[in-house]
Amino acid sequence: MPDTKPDGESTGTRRRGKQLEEAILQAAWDELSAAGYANLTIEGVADRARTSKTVIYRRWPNRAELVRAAVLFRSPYFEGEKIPDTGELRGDCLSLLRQHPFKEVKPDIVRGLLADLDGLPLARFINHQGKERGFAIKTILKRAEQRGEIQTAELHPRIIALPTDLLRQEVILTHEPIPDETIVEIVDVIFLPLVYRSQPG
Amino acid sequence: MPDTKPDGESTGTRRRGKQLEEAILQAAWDELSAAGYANLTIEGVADRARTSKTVIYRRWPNRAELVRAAVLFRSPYFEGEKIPDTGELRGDCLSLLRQHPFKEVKPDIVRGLLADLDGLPLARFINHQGKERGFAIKTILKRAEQRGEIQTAELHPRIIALPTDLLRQEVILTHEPIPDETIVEIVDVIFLPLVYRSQPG
DNA sequence: AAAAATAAGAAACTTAACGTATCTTATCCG
DNA sequence: CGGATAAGATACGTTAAGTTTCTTATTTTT
Repeated sequence: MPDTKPDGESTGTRRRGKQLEEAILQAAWDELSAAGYANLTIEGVADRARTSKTVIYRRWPNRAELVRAAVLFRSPYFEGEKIPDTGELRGDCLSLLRQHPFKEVKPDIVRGLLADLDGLPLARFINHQGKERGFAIKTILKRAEQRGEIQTAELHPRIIALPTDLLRQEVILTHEPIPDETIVEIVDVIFLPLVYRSQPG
Repeated sequence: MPDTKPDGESTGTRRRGKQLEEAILQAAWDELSAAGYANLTIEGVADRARTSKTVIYRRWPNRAELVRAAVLFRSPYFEGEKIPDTGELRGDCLSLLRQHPFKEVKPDIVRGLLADLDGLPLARFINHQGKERGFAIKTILKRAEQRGEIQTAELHPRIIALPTDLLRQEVILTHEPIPDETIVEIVDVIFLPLVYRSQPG
């Protein structure tokens, strides 16, 4: 008789399907933290997940795709994020940028994926991130509109995307943690002036 | 008697020093065009330059550094660029961004270097590029000031850097050639509004 | 409950490139 | 001309990618 619990958690020694898959993704994520993107190997992940290379290659064609899957599986900023509500637009902007996602998904991972992913998967990956952040910024703007801080929250998509874009760029181009000053500049020198300038009247 | 011409071009079979070095860099550049960053190998470059691996490793510690050297050696946008002068600020901006450097230095090279270069060389590399472009933009702005189009060309460095940053980002994140529409948007939606907004009075 | 289908896991193998070490020999310089 | 320097060839040792093959556990079907 196969030793199976009602919820699908098998006690047997061989995991399968979703259960095995998640174990691998978790292992890949752990390996990323431990070794970094450059030193992550498929065999390393296999060992950590106590399975074998073959099993991984049956699911993902290469390292980049495995890492991408692992990031989407684990990364907190794809879980939806708390949108700040400090009572004023500037505070909300600063707060949002300060909880940027690259504390979890380290720069070397981003750079690695950028180099190794093919065009289409990369575009989807970036797009996903952009949309979530875009939503947060729109929400912030709408609240500012309701408070009367600004007249309209209807801005050009490129302006909406700007804070995220600039922050991402900073992460990609430097190997240093982002100084808070940079975040303040993005908000005060670039973003808010554009928001105010875009107001009617 | 060694067979040497007055200009240092030796007819002998063994090149040395600068002459050999440049042959290697040229070979690396050609290999980049032919094979792309991902498929460039040290041996491939050595073959192309009709020398051997050892010689290359004596000069550069790894692929990334070799490529970096090759790009600096060959890339036109480090040779100083013609700064456009169309008679109006907007035209100059568009023209400048349209002759962006990534037609020669292909995106895959940028992404590769981003992933493989260490922090310091990377920072220098990026910085170099940013400064050249920054200079061009400042020149354009000064001319606009002289024409009376704007009152002051003194802008926050982050605004000066913005067009370059946004264009670079576009190149890095997508695998497609940049549509002209994007360039127009960067100028009309982001940069010029900030320039005008920054005027006194 | 047995048989058939499916997928996990182990191991061996091919290939490719890295980076190094060794040695010979051409070229340069005093 | 004779010693110093660096080029070039060759051969290693290593690492990881990705594939292939085979065995065996587990699930599904009848």
